[in-house]
Formats: sequence, structure tokens, C-alpha cells
Amino acid sequence: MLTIGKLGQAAGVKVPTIRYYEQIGLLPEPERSAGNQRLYGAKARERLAFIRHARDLGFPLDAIRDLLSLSDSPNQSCAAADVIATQQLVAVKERITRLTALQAELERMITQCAKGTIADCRVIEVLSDHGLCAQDHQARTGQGV
Amino acid sequence: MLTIGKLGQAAGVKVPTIRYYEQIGLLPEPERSAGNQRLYGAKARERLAFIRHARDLGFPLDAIRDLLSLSDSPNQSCAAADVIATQQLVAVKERITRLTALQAELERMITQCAKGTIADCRVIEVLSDHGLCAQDHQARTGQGV
DNA sequence: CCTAATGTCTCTAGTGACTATAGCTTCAAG
DNA sequence: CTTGAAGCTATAGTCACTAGAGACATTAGG
Repeated sequence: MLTIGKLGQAAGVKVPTIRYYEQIGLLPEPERSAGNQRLYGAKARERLAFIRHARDLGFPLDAIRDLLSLSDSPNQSCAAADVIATQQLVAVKERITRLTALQAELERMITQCAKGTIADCRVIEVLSDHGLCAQDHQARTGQGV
Repeated sequence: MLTIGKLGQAAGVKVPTIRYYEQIGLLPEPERSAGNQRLYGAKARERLAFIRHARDLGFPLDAIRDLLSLSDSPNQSCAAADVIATQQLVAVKERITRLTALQAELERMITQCAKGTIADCRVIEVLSDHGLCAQDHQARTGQGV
């Protein structure tokens, strides 16, 4: 049996994050030692590794919740899992597209800047006027990775 | 003079967002009408457009705060602005790199899946075991765009 | 002039996925 | 037996908003 610290090291997850996952119901409440400390077995370690890996791939926790419950019923069709993964792929592709447009715009404004005073700084100028942009970028929207 | 709603429409920013920007000191407190409603002039409109455009390019609000104060002193060197923009470019590039690795991994696991049962679903399997991944992806880290 | 609809006001709380802090208890090593 | 690390709970903070409640202001139509 592992303490929370050992589990964290084993899975590459910080201790408060493990407690957070428990709090939101992603990890079951573990056994406790006589002194009230959490004790984890192999199952919990695998589950946490699964979560961590899915997070690394950018899946939101809600999607991970679904994937976990799917993995608990091995005889079901895996279509639902494929749908979740495909949605994630689509989201990733969209973000790449947006970011690539941003990259181009940022490069453009940096290279065009004559490195003089603010008054004729291309960076400030472009930010003041979207019309100076080559493309539509319109970033906006969140959730990490 | 514009009411907050008109200003929002003009700049493409939602009304609560404008009030939020004022709250965190990114926009100055505007005049008020007899009935206590905010009234904005051309300066505020330009400032908000600047903020909005910088946000579209993914700059965090703190960076925007710095850029705004730079743009208020036109005779200074624009080196500082270039630094901020370059940092943003680096951040964007890093995110693209990470997301591209994720994309490859997601595509791999989706195409390898035989679309059978969960028991032999490649998606679930790969998530359970990082060793099955072709690359290091290690996404993690946040802030939108 | 009255009414209804829309817009605006303030304030608080919620989002996602954690991270940080405070103040306490428990455990393992020496 | 002491000390220091690791664990416990609970709360608040992060980023950039968004949503909601309940009250006041403004405007268009009748």
C-alpha cells in the first residue's frame, strides 16, 4: 500500500492534485491508516496513471470521467471512447489552426518593427488597429494545453 | 458619448467584460450620466479596441497592461514592447509544438482502434499505458487561446 | 403622460484545473 | 525521545471572464 506521497511520485502527480481528484469524485475515497492517512493499492495507481496520461493528452476532466467509466465495462462497444477521442482531436486541431494564425501575425509585427520609439513601433501600431493584420486571427477561448 | 452597451458593440466586447476591465484597472473609470450610467468617449473606445485586439492575439491581461502603459509614452524606445511581443510569440510556438505532438498521438490511437469492444480498444489501452505512446507529449499548462 | 421593454447598475458566485497557505497531527529515522 | 518530513483539513487564490439576482434608468409606442 502506498501513501499519497508515494502514489504521487509513482504517477507523476502532485499530492494536492490527488486530493483534488478525490474531492471531485474522479478517484474513489481510499482506505485510511490507523492515523487517518490515505492508503492506495494497485488499482488506484492504475486509475491515477490513466487520468494523468489523459490529462497529458489534453482531455478535460469531464471527458476523463466518461473514459474511466467506459473502461470499467470492457464488453461494451468502444464507439463512445472513439467519439471522445475524436472530439479531443478536433479540439486540438482547431487550437493549432488558431495558434498558427497568431504566430504569423506576431512574427509579422515583430519583424516589421523598426526598433525605434514607441511612436512608430509597429507592435503598438498593429495592436491599435486590427485593420493592419494580414489575417483574421480572432483567438479567444480557453482551456489549457 | 457612448453608453456601455454601444461601446461593447463598437469594440466587440461584452458589457460585463468592460466592467471587469474597469474593475481590474485596465480601463479608467468613465464619466457618468445624471442617472449614474457609464459614458465613454473616443479615447476609451480606442483603448478598449487595443485591449480586445491584444487579447485576440493571446496576450495575457498583465502583458496588455504593460503594453498600454508603453503606448502612453510615445518617445520611449519600443524595445520593451518588442520583448513582450516576442515572449508571446515564444509562448505561442511552444503551445503549437505541444499540441502537434498531441495531435499525432491522438490520431495514432484513433486509427489503430479496431472499433470493437472496450476490452481491446486501442484508445483506452493507450491511455492506460504511456509506454504505448510513440512520442513524449507531456502537455500540461494552461491559459487559453 | 403612462407603460412596457430594454438597458444599466451593483454585488456575488461559478467556471477549469489546479495551486498555495495556515495550522494542525502522524510517522519514520536517528 | 526528539526532530523533521509528510500527512491531514479547510479556505482562498489563480486567469479571464460569465451568469445570476434584484433594483434603477432610458427610450419607444400608444
